[in-house]
Amino acid sequence: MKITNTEKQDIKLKKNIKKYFLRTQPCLERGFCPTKDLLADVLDKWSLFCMYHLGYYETLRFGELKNNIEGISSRMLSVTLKKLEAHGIVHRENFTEIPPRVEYSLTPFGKELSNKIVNLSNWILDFSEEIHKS
Amino acid sequence: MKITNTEKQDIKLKKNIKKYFLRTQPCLERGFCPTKDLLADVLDKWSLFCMYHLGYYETLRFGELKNNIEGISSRMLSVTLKKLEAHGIVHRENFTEIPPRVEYSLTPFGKELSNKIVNLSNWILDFSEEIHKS
DNA sequence: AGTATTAGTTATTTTCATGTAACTATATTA
DNA sequence: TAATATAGTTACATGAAAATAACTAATACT
Repeated sequence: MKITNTEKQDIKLKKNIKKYFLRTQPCLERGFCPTKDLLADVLDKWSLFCMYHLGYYETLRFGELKNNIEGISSRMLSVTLKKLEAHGIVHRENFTEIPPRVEYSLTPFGKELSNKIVNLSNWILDFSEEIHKS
Repeated sequence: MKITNTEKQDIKLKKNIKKYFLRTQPCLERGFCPTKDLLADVLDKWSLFCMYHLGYYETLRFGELKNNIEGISSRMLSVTLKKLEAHGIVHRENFTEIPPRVEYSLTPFGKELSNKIVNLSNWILDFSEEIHKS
């Protein structure tokens, strides 16, 4: 009776999900959903674009981000950056000059997160390209 | 002139983002946004719950999923499962019986994806718990 | 004939996220 | 004095997503 690699991976998956269930269940009972409020909240289109651009250019001003990210409005950029800052993903540095200068960059956590997510994205793209071929 | 670990990680991050930019830019020009249509589309609240429950229980019928996932409606479950099936994440098996029996499970890709995402989720939770302490 | 079971669908309403456009503050420069 | 530059904000309109609730199909059982 051998355990195959597939079975090993299934067991791993269950273990990881169980861990997640155990730690999020108390939150759910208090009306807070980490799946929605932490993960899904940060992985919307504009957040991802902001993270990728900051990851690539390291430091960008508000206007530079706005110019680089095609289609984003001042409002959505402002809303998104505030959210990312609140989640500890983006660092905001305000130079009190006139006209104003504000520089955005990723925090160490933001960098790690961005790297994980872009790797995930690339991996998904690999798969969807495979699918397209067949 | 030494290169620190942090700098190494920054370089890695840039490389990965560049790769992603290069391959998604042609899509963007054709009006298709992989960031939104592949990643963000699959990482909403109900999709994640479906993936986690299927990852944990392996095979579940429609009604079992509905009972297990608190708060989901027939409609949202139906919509979500169809989407996940279209993305190659979920496998649907229809036993043509009366009353109907339909069993859902994760595809191999769905399992790998679920594992990556739940690891990411756990990692984010670790960080946000750290934040809370300080 | 009527009820139960299962896996959905359909139509409608409500909510929320997003988009649009105009506006603000302040010093510098022409 | 008026224009310029920057980093936003505010109020409002719009659209997509999600919630709600009622309905369907097919057969076996009572």
